[in-house]
Amino acid sequence: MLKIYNSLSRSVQEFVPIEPGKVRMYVCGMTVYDYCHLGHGRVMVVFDMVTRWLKASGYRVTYVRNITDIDDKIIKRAAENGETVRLLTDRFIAAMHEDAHALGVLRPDHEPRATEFVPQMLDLIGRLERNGYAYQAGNRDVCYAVRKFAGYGRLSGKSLEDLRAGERVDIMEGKHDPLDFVLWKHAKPDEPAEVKWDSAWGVGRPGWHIECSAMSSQLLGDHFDIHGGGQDLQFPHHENEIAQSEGAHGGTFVNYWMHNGFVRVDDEKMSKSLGNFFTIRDILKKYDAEVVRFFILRAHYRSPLNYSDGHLDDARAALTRLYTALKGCAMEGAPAQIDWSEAHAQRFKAAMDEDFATPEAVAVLFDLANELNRSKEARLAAQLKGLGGVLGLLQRDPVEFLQAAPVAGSLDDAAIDAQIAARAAAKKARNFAEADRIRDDLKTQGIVLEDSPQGTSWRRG
RNA sequence: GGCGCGAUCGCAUAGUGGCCGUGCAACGGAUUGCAAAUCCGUCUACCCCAGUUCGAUUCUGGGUCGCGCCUCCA
Repeated sequence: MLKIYNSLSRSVQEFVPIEPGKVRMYVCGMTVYDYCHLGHGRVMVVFDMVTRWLKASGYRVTYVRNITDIDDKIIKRAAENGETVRLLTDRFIAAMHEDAHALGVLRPDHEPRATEFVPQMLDLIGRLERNGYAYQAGNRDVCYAVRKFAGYGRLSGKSLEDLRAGERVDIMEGKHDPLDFVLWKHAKPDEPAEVKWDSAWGVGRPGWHIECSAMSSQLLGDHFDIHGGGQDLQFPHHENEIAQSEGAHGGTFVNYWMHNGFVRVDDEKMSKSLGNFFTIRDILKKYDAEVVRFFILRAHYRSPLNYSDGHLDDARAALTRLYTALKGCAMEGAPAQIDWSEAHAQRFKAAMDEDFATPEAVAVLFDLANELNRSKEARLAAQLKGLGGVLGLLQRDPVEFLQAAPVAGSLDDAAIDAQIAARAAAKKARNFAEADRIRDDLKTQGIVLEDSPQGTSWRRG
């Protein structure tokens, strides 16, 4: 029985899907004007893990992760670059897909682009206006009247009074209430034609929040199971989505809200605005993508995740242990079939069912590795690989992982094999001094040799 | 200022009212020509102060420190 921490109730709840056997999930994805940083990577990996677990649990999942391809920063960046918005966003969408793929993230079922759903957004704004939630301000922007929506603040645990007290926003003239947010922005004269759409309220473009309400209802319906995203979206973005969707459609919008914790650098949130971010592609120049995925999954999705080279090194050592256990185990090619009645699998399942407790699930993997190292039983190897696969890990050939070059330009395989052969000859001649010299020499180049009765193998360490 | 989250062995990350956590590092042993890998063992942690309890790291209250949201942000 799966349980999920629901941000809405601030508690762990039993998961009951709207439609038996099916799950509809929407996750807020990227605004595409730059490369993904590790924080974006975490969202993608976390909800990929969630999707995989839901599927492993027998649910048919429809997973939507949107792409925001129209917004102030995109327009600004495109203008700076002297390129069109379309060119810029296409480029970074492609880059995002590369990063996601590297991290073992499966493609969502739908990746709607905001610009392709403007009619649906306008329809939604029309409904809101008819229902008395939307009004056109003096500057022609269409705004949402937050005070009209009774449940406003429920998700973020804020009252309008609290928000008012901490008011830090410049009050836009014409808003009925400073907290009202924009549904439709009127076009500015200097903006390019590609960011302008006709509407009943004049030429303009959508506000940020409306796209998620429009696209989710279009692709998943007015009421669906899970809505996810980074913690920073809880307010105001998700709060506003609720106000829009429920204001327009009447019923409940989403049953379970999931928010993943931040990636931090030196105990500070990694973010664009702080400028302390590391892009996924930069990290991948130094670390194997699977190590990065493992690093993310080793922490609970709601906990903060501190990023540093040291922690990645640690994750790499840990993952190496898992792959080392798998090394030399006959897997018979075919994808491992998990025996869910086996003790480790049961523990794994119990952990994952408890709000996706991947740290505990990973601990089970290590226990499995320990037993596998002792017994060398093929069925344990199959369990390890199978359960790892549920997390999107351990699917590579162990030797390939252990020998994967983290950086281009390091010693090539042929050179290593030659050295090993030379060392074998020295050993045969009982010239251990020479054998040790070769081994030490390789060690300084990051190559670790391991002797066994079957001969010498190597890995990068 | 308002609201919320967190403080666990050297580091990291889970978890629990009484006994098991996991990885890395360290130490001892086995193994090895010596190593590495592996196995066995050791190192017995829970911010501070009260309270509840037979018993609290785990529950309650207070404090200290850190972080997040309240503005774009995953």
